[in-house]
Amino acid sequence: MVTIKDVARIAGVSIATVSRTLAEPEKVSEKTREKVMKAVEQCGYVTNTLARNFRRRRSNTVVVLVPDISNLFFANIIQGIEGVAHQNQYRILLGDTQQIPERERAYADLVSQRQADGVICLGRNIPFTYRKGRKTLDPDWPPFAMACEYHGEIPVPTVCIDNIGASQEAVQHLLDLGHTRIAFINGPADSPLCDDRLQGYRRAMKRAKAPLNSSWLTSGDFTLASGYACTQDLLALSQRPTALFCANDEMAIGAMQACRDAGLSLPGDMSIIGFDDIAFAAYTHPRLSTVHQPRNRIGEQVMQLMLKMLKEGGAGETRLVLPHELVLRESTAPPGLVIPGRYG
Amino acid sequence: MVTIKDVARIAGVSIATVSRTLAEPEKVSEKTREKVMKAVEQCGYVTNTLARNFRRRRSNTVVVLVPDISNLFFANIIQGIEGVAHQNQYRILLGDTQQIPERERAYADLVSQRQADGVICLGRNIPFTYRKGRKTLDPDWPPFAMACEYHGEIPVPTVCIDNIGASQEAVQHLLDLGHTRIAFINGPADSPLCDDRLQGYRRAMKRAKAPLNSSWLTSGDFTLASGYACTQDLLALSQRPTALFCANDEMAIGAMQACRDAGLSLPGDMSIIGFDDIAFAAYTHPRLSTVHQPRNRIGEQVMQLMLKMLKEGGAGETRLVLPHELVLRESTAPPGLVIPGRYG
DNA sequence: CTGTTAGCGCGTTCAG
DNA sequence: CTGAACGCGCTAACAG
Repeated sequence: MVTIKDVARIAGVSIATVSRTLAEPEKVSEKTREKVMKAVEQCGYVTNTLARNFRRRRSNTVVVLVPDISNLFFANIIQGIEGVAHQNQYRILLGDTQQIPERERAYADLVSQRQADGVICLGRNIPFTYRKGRKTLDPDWPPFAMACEYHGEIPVPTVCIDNIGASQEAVQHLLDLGHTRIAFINGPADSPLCDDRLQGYRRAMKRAKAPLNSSWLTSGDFTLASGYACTQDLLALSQRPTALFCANDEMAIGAMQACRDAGLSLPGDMSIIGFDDIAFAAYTHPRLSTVHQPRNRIGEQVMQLMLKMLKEGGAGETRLVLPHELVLRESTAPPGLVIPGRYG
Repeated sequence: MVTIKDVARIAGVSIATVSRTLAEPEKVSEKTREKVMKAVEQCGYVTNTLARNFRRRRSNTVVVLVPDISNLFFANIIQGIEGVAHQNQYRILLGDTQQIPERERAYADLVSQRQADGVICLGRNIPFTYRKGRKTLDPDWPPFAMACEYHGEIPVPTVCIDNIGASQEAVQHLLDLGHTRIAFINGPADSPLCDDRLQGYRRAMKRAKAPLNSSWLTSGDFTLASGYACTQDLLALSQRPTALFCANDEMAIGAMQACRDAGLSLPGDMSIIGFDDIAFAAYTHPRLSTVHQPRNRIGEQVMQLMLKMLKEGGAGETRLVLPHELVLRESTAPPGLVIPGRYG
């Protein structure tokens, strides 16, 4: 292996000069710079970043904890994170946690082991221990930020959208179309984000004086299959809903399939609205109305937040709320509407 | 920061003993082991893996180059890779290259910088320089493996499926149903994998003595939108095909939408078959027939391959071909078939 | 502007 | 079985 010493020898300078030339070329005379660069090329020297990181006591790496990378929603967020990271000479260590605490911990521990400088968490579990009831950020934690999800008690720096508002708008849209029997397929109950979406649903329903029927509240796990299963349950109800709000697009697409399999026509017999606006939403039949989230920007912003924390040391207390947008396509219509010859 | 020195001081032993206790506990007397472990807990010592890696001259990290992480197909492969990596104390550095050579190089360079020990490439571009016409693996390359894609000339260790065979089977299925006017929406032309799929298509058509019409050969970029656009072109042809084979499911789903928008009924007016069997394929309308690839296993196997190369040093020459499977759902039917009242 | 020196935290000899 | 000592490759002080 060719090291900085070899370069120094060949160029006839000290290793410190080589180091400087590479890190801060402007602080070196043009003549020596040329000598050094020539020597570098001649022997094919490449900086041993591992050694540099060790010396500088940081890794220029950020761990990203993803609950499930096969969920499309996260992919775009990761893309945003990765883009900003790359621009700033940071690397992304990917942790697909599958919500398994052992894995969450294992990845978070990489920071104490100096393999990473900070942790970005896309799921809802905080991978560090904290005293129940604690209301402030633990100063012992490494730079830490969340995206999409947030923590109920601790002011973790977070980038997200206004889930209550977005959810309320989605339901309001169904109400505006004339629906009152509106069911909600939410995500896992232990998620603050889902709490908020539920709250938005409740607000809209209450404000419209629409009936709140507890059997219309179901929850899946954000997968296609769970959307399908929940919808089957809803369709078996004697008081069948006429509209369906799903906490993500996957479940909405699962719901569409369940409706079709039950012989319902869409959107005539059932209006469905999703959440996220993944690419597939514009390619369903009928095209899925949904709430758009700026996924790339969420990722970019949370990485920017992380960079700021890394640079300035210590945790910020930002809570960045990015704008969402109701995207109306074809899957929502007034109740009982029949579009002749259009949708099966 | 608490280092191994602190532990040694507290336990009243030398740092060498602490190091040994942590790495090879069986080589230390039980008494000292207890002393050391107690000291470790007492002061909350965590091994500085960065320092260890530096010393051991390896990072226990593998770079994974992904052309586009927002393509669902890759997500499952990454999951497979990550699972095996995690089990073996390896980390995954994620490189979303977007096929940009600069990024591919930047990530591959992490190996020469000792930030990573090997590179797994899911795309088709090799991120190292090689002499055109070279037929052997360059001994200067770091441990390197590909999944899904492969290289035409150089025997890079690869895990994939039999794309020629799989493609041929898919087309054969359409032929068996009675189709002869079968169009093909392929992926990018410069991809060996797509070459193979085209070859499979050609073989099946030739064997069946079906007409090969060059205007039925189109290529997209694996996105929903490109599937849609290609299909629009195909539908505008005077010699319109009755069946469509798409090189991935996304394009097939785009194709379905284009057909519906053109007023065709599915599968009556157009049979469509995809490739990959992503989760959404079972939730389209009609459900998409496709070729299943064992994505998780591909990822697992390629990581196993990488581990083997890392352990034994030097590159293997394995080419692992995993089994695929034709999955027949609802999107393929005999030409002109009308299923009354079923599909819009 | 450049060179000398002193480590970063750990693993690994080699004596004892 | 244990400890002293060295050095991995690099950067950061400081002195010149």
